[in-house]
Amino acid sequence: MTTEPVGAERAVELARVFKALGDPVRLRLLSLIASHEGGEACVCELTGVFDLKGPTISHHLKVLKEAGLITGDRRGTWIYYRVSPDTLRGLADVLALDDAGVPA
Amino acid sequence: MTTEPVGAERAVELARVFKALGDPVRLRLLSLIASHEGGEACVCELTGVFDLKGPTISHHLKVLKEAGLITGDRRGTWIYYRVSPDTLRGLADVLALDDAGVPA
DNA sequence: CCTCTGTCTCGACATCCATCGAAACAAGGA
DNA sequence: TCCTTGTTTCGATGGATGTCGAGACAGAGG
Repeated sequence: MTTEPVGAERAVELARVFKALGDPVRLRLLSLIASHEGGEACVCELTGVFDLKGPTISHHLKVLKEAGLITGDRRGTWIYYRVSPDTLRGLADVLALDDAGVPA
Repeated sequence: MTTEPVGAERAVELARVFKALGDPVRLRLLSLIASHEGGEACVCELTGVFDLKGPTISHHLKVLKEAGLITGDRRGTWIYYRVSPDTLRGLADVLALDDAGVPA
């Protein structure tokens, strides 16, 4: 087994997503969105949870969006965010592989 | 459903581990260790894979170790690292919960 | 048109982080 | 003991990141 399970380029992509999860606020944002009724939440419902100003929340949501972890669409005045299950599942798969050692 | 699935303190712990995974080099180190014969690898076998000096590899291994993702023990001249499956599985569980939305 | 509210962008600041060279520490062998 | 090799720690430096205030943009409703 000389081949590396996680290659250099793939590691860069994965690291970008894991880095997006590497902040307590973003982790809680993702959790709040995922658990919110209907699987989506607007920014106004997320901002009040933290002792952080609007621009900071907006920044974290942008990071999550650019990592492919959430998507947002505007409906009228409000912007609703929901999680992207595929990206999350991809990460879980990688962790499972690392856990199992050498893959099939 | 007003309770937050991932609370504030737990988010801090989880973020620390995800942050450790948020670097391409550390991701590949973890992968290399996990896939190496016997489930363990010594630093000398890891250093040559990257265009990085010894201190940098040592630093990344320290970050992984402090995150609880790997353990290292010295046997004679060499130090062997192996992955901690429990920590990895814990992360996979969290991702699965976020994916599923509201947990059971 | 104006205003109000929700959200984002921009620019700044302090802090953190990845990387390295130099030096220290650990273990084995001459 | 000294030397050599493997690994870590220390200190420094350039670049990334979290946070915020001020302002801009978008949409709804007078």
